[in-house]
Amino acid sequence: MSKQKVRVRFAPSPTGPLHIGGVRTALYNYLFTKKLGGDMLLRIEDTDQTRYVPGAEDYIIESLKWCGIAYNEGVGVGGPHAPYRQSERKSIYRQYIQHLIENNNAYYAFDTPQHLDEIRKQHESQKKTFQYDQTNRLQFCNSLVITAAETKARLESDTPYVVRIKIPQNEEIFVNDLIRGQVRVNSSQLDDKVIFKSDGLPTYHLANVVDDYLMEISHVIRGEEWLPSAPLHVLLYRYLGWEDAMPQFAHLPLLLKPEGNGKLSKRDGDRLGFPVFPLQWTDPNTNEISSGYKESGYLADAFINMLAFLGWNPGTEQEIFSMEQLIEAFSLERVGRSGSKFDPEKAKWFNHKYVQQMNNEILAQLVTPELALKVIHPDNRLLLTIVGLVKNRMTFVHEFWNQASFFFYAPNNYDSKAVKERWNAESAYTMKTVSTVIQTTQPFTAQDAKARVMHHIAQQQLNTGQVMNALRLLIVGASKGPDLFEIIQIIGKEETLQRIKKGITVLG
RNA sequence: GGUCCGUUCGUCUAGUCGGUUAGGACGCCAGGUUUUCAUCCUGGAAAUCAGGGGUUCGAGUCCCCUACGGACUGCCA
Repeated sequence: MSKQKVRVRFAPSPTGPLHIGGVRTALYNYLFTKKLGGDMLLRIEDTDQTRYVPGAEDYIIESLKWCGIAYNEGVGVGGPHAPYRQSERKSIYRQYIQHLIENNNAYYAFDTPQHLDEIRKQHESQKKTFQYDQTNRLQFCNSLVITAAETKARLESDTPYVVRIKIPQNEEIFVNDLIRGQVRVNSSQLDDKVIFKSDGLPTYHLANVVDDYLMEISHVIRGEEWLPSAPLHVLLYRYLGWEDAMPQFAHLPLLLKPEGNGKLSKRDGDRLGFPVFPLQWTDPNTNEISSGYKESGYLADAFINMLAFLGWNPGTEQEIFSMEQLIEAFSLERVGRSGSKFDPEKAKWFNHKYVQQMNNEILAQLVTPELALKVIHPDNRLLLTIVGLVKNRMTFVHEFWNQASFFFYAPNNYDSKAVKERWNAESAYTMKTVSTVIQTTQPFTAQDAKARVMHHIAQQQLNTGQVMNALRLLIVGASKGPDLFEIIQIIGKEETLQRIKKGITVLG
């Protein structure tokens, strides 16, 4: 191992929002490099102008920011290897293409897309797959076939062309993958991939290799979908004379759909019943909205924690990890090799855990905007108390109102199931007597009220459960909520008496 | 079809050098705690380690084959 500084990159293509698989790739890159004290850069791979989606780049940046994945170089922050947008690096790639051609490792090809399409269709109809490769490259229109003069003439007359890599015959190519070990492929299986398009931009393969080299990337950590083209990349490093500086590869297992099979994709949107994007996304063409984890109520830390465990584990039984702890514990050796199906239930559990461990001050702050919308501006100490009382019933912050509305408003209706189970013929009378007891409670605290009511129950030989359940029904409107006397203390004596009175009237 | 990658409870996974009652978590079920709901606690069901062959005294762990799944197979990334 060289002493080269660890440098990784996250290199998405701005063709839409980043889905959770992409976020996980970014996360693993981040954890890996931070653990080793390295850098991480964000490079935007926008060499396909036809698939460019406005807003996607900003979305990617915003998502990483929300997740706390702080890259220290690249689009948005700049750095010594700028520009970091491949479309802005157009002029850089030319010389490398030239180098490949001059060394007979690449060639000009003038075949029209239409022609190739036709051939592809023909093969398809015969249930074969067409591949432009060493077996047939001499049957096409390229600089290996036509004369140098003819090639020159075509280039000078602006005839559209692409550049293809000239894959060697029968060579064993080895890819050393940090997760999968050594992968061996015979070059005869590979096709002469287009590395430079007729629009003047390189394709992913070339741009990726050139930029990774120029940006001094030490480790390429990317999705498994790139494994099949990794041998091609190895070849490019070799032909460009960069084999010694070739980064180490790690191909991450894919994130699969929870139902059935197949890899999770952007297209899945909300179809699966859970968000596949970190942030909400509005399609600029259709205006279709896809939900995001953030907007669905997930805490960034919980989201990250959950994502980290999809394909990686620390080898201990600890499951709750802060970003700092993840960095400390992370290693590529502990990343699994098989794809994982995403489990929305487990995601909820993580969020629940994070809500539970969140301190009341922060939770109170998070809940304040929603209350403000309802024109409720509780005293801070009071809100802190309420938050503390209902916290363990919440998986999401937005569930607060559902769990705590009765602290602010008397119930408008009574849960029918609760009425059926908790209210009977004697309830009205019993509640009247309880009301009297509460009326005379002084001072009015949870403890005093409880003592008085319990004393009353004992004295009258009433059933504690029945009394308490009926009383809760009148105060809360349902069979839920924290300690009833805590609620009573918070809403106060007058409000308590009114709710009892109203409840008796309504329920009879 | 071809190439490559993968396969331990329903799901996420532990299992790194072959000897475990195959462990944990989510979810599920039951019991306990509580005046309710939730939390929490305890317990339970749940993997013949994809299947079949080897190697070995002994294999989830090593080897081979098969099956199944996935990715890739574009002038997309």
